[in-house]
Formats: sequence, structure tokens, C-alpha cells
Amino acid sequence: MVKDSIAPEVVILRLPLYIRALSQMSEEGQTVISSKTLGNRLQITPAQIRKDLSYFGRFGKQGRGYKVDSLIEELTNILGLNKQWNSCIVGVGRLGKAIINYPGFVPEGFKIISAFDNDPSLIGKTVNEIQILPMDEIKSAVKQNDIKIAILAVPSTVAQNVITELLNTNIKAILNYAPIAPKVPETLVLRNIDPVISLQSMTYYLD
Amino acid sequence: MVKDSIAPEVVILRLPLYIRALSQMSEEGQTVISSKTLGNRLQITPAQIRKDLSYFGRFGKQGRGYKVDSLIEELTNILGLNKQWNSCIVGVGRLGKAIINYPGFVPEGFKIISAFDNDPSLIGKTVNEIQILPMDEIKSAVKQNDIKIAILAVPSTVAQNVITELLNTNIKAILNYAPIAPKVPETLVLRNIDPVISLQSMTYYLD
DNA sequence: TAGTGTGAATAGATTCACAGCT
DNA sequence: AGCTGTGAATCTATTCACACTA
Repeated sequence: MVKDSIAPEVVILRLPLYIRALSQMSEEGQTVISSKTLGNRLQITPAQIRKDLSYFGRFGKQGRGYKVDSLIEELTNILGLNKQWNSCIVGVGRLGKAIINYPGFVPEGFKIISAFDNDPSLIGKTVNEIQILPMDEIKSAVKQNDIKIAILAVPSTVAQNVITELLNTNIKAILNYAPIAPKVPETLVLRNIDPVISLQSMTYYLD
Repeated sequence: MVKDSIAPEVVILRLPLYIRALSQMSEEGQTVISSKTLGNRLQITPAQIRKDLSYFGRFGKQGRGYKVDSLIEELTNILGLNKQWNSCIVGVGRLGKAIINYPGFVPEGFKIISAFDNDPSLIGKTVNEIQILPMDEIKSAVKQNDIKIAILAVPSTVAQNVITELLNTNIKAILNYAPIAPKVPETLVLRNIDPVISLQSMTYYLD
């Protein structure tokens, strides 16, 4: 998971939550916020929030709190969300299509440049204005368009193979929807979206 | 998150991964497996696997390993996946429909009994053989059909309200797809599926 | 011999508690 | 007076290392 990072990964995982809550508060007209109020909103202790932020600098004013808008900006910069991140979808079956078409799925700062699939009946078509290209063009397309992120929505049977293929490209991060535990090198950033695992782990707590 | 459980929640979250990997191995004809081999498959240390399992009993044979099929059965029982869990979908917009229609999304042991929405144009229709009912019938339907799990796919603007509504029913667990941090009592089991947060936390690690 | 099960050791994350600023 | 920033203390999770056994 890269980066001899000052901040632990759990902390990084919370920063987007902070941004989201702060953005809502900003829209609601809040200009200043305390760690207590923010924590209350997110069910996170104030101490945790302050500690998290302290990995990156000193953004608050003692006795007052944090300026909402400037904290949003700081966090956005820390995460690199001020840039545009070119992305691609790999696999344009039912799931891939749903992702591409889901409005507001891809947040600001991310752009899906192209989609890849091996099904000849899909190639050349476009989904939601995104061109579907054959898999064997992925390496060059990724390079040419400076794509760093792949959203993987292929069947689990081929997922590991596709991932291995992606390792040959300039892809640096994979958001994986296939229900597998992929083997990737330390240098690649991976997140799994796996609702089935979530479901199956909930039942333990039900009587 | 309930259950003065012997086992920490992180452990519970890994058990479904073990089941999945073991099932694949079983299909591949493996009958016996060591913690080392399993760990290798899942990128988890053997010590961790043994420790995790030790919370629930002694399932292995020293010098040999674990019998694949009986370990699957043990873990299935521990998680309560031997029963059928009646579930419902709340919100039958684009996302809800995608979930209902996605083949193999809902794993064995789970059954989606009904769907709820407030849109009058949807009510009475069926999606993939599942009836769409109005929201105000949810309490009685949940009771009547012994539904314990809700899959929440409503717009984030109404998500917290809907969750508050769910708290009045017999729903015990929520798989939440809305991009919010819901407030729920300790007694309710909650998992969030939030690909946007995942995306936004990946960029930190990209140059 | 190969691999489990588990206390003890280590590493990591969260919370406490308070000095210090506005 | 109110709230930040942060070392120190605590709590939690992971890994080690080895006695034990099939």
C-alpha cells in the first residue's frame, strides 16, 4: 500500500468522510466547526478527529475550531482531490454498465476516460458517451490518456488474470468489484467493494 | 455493534473471506488445507488465521491442517449462514433495481422477500419477481415475513429519515448504499458500501 | 515432520488529559 | 471560556515462538 506515509491508512480512510460532512455543513451555512460537532455528526470522537488532522498540520484555532471551507480545501489537497484523476472501467457487463450510468457515482475530480471489454459485440459502442475499447488496447490507452485508476467490474473467474494484465500498464490504483482477494504488489493501491462479504459478516450479530 | 462477542469484529469480517477461499479450494478438489496455504491465497498470515479460528474452537489436526469441507461447515454455522435470512430492498431507483437484478449478488442463505419505494409509479410492479410495496407497509411486511435485513438504496437526501423509520421495525441489520454516515443505535448492525469514499482515499497514495 | 493452538511479545490505533492559545 | 494540538496512557490487533500431537 505504498507511501512511507506519516499517516496510517485508517486515517486516510477517514479523511473523505470529513470532507463529505464538512461540505454538507458548508452548504448548510456553517462557517466554523469544532471537532466535537464534526465528530458528533460522524460518530467519531473529537480526539480522533484532532489526532487525525494533526498528522498533516495545524488547521484549527484554539478556543474557536476550524474554518469549514479552508479545512475542506486542506483535506482536498492532502488527498490529491484537487487534481483530475483519469480513470477507466474494465468490464462492461451488467455491473460495469450500471457503474458508468449511475449518476453521481463518479465524484468530482474523477473522470472516466474509457471502458474496456473483450466482448466483440460491445467494442466500438459507447455507454454514456464513453467509448468501449478492446482489452488489448488498454496498455496504450492508459499511457496515452494518463489513466491512473481502473475500476474493475469483470466476472470473478477472470478477475485475477485481468489484474495481472493491469500490472503491465501505468495503472496505479484499482477499485475492485470482483468478489476475490486479488494478489497485487505492494506498490499498487487496491480497494475492494464486496457487498456479499458485508452481508455475510452481519449475520453473526443477529440472534 | 452488539454481541459481547468473544471474537473482535475484525475477525468476524475475515470469516466470510475464509469461507469463500475454502469453497473454491473444495471445488478444486482440495480436501485438506494448512493455515499457510490458505493464508497465501488470501494474503493473510498463517498465524492470523489460526488465531482467528481459535476464538471459536479447535478445528485443525496438528501436523496435517484443516479438513476443507468441515471447516467450511463450522464457519458457516458460526456466522449463522446455515439459516435463510429474509431481506428486503428499500429504494427501487436505478441502484435498487441494479442490485435486485444483479445475478449472484445475493448469496446463498439470503432471500430478498420484497422491495419498498414511495414512487407511486413503481408500487405494485415487480422487479425480478420481487413485489414493490409502498414504504408505509414496511413495518407490517417486515414483521409478517420475518425480515431481518434491509438493503438500503435510497437517495442520500432521504437516507437518514428512512433509517430512522427502519428503527421502528424488526429490521436488525442494514446494508447501506447511501453515501452518508448514518446514526444508528448500538444494537443495529450496519455496513456501508461506499465506493466514492474508497476512490477518494486511494488518490492519497498516487504520487 | 509438518502444522496446530496459544500464551507472551510487539505493533498499531484510540482515547485521555492537559498545557497553551484566542 | 472554549477548543486545539499532542505526548502519554490505554486499549486492540497482529505476530512470534514454541509446546504439543497426528
